[in-house]
Amino acid sequence: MGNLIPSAKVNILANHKVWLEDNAIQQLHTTAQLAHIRAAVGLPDLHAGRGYPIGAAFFSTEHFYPALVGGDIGCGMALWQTDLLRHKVSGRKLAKQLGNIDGSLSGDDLQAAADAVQQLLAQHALRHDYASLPLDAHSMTASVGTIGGGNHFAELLQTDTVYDSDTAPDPSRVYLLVHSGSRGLGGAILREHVEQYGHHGLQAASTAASAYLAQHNTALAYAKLNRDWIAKRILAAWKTPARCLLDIHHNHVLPARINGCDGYLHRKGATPSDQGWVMVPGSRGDYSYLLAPTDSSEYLYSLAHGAGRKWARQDCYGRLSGKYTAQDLHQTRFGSTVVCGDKGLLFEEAPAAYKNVDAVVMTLVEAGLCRLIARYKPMLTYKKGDSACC
DNA sequence: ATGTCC
Repeated sequence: MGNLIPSAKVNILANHKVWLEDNAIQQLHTTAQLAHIRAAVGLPDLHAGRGYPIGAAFFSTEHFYPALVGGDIGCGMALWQTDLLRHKVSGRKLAKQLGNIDGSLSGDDLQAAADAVQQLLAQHALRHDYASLPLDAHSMTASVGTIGGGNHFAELLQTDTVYDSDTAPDPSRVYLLVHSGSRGLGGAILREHVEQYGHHGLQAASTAASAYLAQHNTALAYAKLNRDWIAKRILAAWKTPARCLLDIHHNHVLPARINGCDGYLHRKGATPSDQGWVMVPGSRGDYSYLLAPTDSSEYLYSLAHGAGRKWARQDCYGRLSGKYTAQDLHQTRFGSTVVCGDKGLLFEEAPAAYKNVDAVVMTLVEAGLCRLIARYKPMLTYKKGDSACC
């Protein structure tokens, strides 16, 4: 026989309750066969992506793959506890109070964002003067505080069930969950990388690897800055103080030591289990779970990052337009309000397009990877302003 | 996913 490539260990966390698409499993195995990949994990929200699966983590040695992180470097979830009391607010009223937040920040906020971007660029240049960013400061500033498209959202939540009353956050308050990323920056970094190196990845001990990691780390910081400003502008509109409970990236590649072996841990739609509590959101018509990770060492220190798609975006309108009007989709089974001025997105992100989050989360719990802290249900989900053109 | 490909 020919050369034996040391095969990566592939571990899929699933059971009869969660449906995994064959194509996604195929993508996981194919990706696991790339050179230098030592371990691959599929979480219960695993679904097919553009060549590489989402809801997956990969560990490699001596080499890493920017393409596995994808274009939205630094995408993640931030959870804020507001001072608003749940029995005193309505999602509909707060939606009206919020108005349209699709555009750039303005006034003092825009200036503050510009200063923050300059500081980010200065730190980047100071440490990595050989790796300029493929997006200018003006564009980066313009996107700060904007949610973006796809599966990104901002959501107002109320507590539905408390599982751990000693540690769960105050159930009388309402919570703000922000899911967004590095907007145009991450995509530009990946595009430039792929133009130069294709999908072969990078030798870790190379200048190109250092340059990519410098850009990647800046994108992580920029994505967090973006989530911070999305929350700030919403909280300002609602006139409430708030504190950030967590802010965790689920798309990144980090140096890691796994089973005594130094290498790189790629997460693509996989939530770190070694950074404190995490929030796993369902669709906008389903619950979100606050979880305390326990031991995920068998699964590359990762948890599901959401419910996971069940239907491809392009199939949603065809499957749902006979059953629902756009108007129907502006509210959910919980009676929560959906702000989405983009009709295509309204259908693509319909609750029916996603798997059952209870099954996904229970699979994590039953495997011993985490315990439940509390469950939340949406009052308002903001995707795109109502005046958005479509 | 996307200062989105025409």
